[in-house]
Amino acid sequence: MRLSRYFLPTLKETPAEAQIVSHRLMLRAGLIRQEAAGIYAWLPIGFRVLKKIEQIVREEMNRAGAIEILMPTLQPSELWKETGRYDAYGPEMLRITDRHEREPLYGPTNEDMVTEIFRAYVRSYRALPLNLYHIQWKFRDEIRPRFGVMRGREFLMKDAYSFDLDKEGARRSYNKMYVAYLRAFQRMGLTTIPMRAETGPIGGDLSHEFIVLADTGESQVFCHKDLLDMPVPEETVDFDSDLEAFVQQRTRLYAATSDVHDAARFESEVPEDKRVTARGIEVGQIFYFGTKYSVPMKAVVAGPDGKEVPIEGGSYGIGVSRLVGAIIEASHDEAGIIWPSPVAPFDLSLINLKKGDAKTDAACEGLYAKLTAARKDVLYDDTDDRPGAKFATHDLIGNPWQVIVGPRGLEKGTVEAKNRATGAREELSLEAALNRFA
RNA sequence: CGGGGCGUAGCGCAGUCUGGUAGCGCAUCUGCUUUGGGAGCAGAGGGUCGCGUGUUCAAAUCACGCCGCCCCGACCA
Repeated sequence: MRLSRYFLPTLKETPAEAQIVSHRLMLRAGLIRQEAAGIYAWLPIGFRVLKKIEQIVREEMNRAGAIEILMPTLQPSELWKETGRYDAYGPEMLRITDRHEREPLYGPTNEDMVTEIFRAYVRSYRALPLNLYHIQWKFRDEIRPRFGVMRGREFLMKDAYSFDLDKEGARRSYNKMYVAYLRAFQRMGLTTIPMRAETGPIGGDLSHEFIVLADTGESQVFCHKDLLDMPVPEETVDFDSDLEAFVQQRTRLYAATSDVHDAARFESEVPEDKRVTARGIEVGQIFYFGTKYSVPMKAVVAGPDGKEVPIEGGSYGIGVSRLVGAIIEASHDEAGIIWPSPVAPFDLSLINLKKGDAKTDAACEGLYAKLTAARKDVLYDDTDDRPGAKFATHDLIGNPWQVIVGPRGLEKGTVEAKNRATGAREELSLEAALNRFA
């Protein structure tokens, strides 16, 4: 992408409304524009990051055996009346009246609808286990949206729903999601710690929140230090194997958010030098909720003995749009965002320091053509800006690498590669640069 | 929803108390110079001062109503 033809509205000054660093950087780097309280338009590079996160989530869900569908944003209120949640959910749920005086709602979550889909088609235990997920915009009319996309009213969420014949099966489904979540977050460059959590309005009796540690986190968290460096299963992990031992190994260690924190237990279970007290951002939550929806909605299957039983369910959410903010909270510096490569808007910034200089232009065009041909996402800064302005812009938007091309280096036949995260610079020949990045 | 604050050019703000030609910096556009860490000079464009009603010869400024946004709290992916 040539920057001169792109749409990258960056701001030199910080908008007054942004209080936390990720919100400030998202506005300054031109990722989002607020359209109303808690409602944002995604601008080109913000949209790219959002899609990359979404794709990682999708790949890891698929790997774990979940199946993608897409349910609508608007839902008929009848479904919610069946489960009693139409009244239970309260004013957080956006209720709408259509031209026929019907009262659909903008979905804050999809348990009711997915259960309706399930019961319409599945009659036998032989179809189980089943895990259906989708990645769709949700709306929750928060009393006070804040922190940009971290706490918006409209947000993109991956939500998965598992269906099993019995508790043991539900537990296996839960464990798959537990592992898939660790993998997905790790691929985004995040260390997350699953923490025992309250089950909230969705209900159930087994739940973990996945927390990213960040100084600016919204909640106080407590955990065992060893959880910070525990390995995450490799890509080759067999999701059909018994994951219980792995999950046990992690859940045995104390980890809790302030809602459910038990100071006495924390102190008795965790040696003093292993106690971590920190701030964290919740980026995902998994629940086992049993028959909470299957009983009222009559989602039943015939078991091996021919008797109908309500399915055992769980639901599993990941805040996809929130993750954009969470990743920035966890990875930035004074100059701007530092994207982990897998979610960066571009693989690298190619910076032409002297647009109009024949040799510099030629070197840049050559690199751009070859890198693009090698299917790299390159943001080629071919604007007329001065070098200082370009450095500031590319540090701000945070692509992992900057390949800096100017007359000074080209005299010696070199270009410079700057690592955004470490600031380390290397002089490379044009050929070496190609080998490195193509 | 309770408490507090703010709406003036794309962004950041002054002007409001004490009514009288709507300003500054950044950004944008043009020209010249400049060119390895957010350049300089000269010029230009851009505003129903959030909306409405009222008071007044006259309202960004005063009064009332409404809307929007931000912060603290309770609530939440």
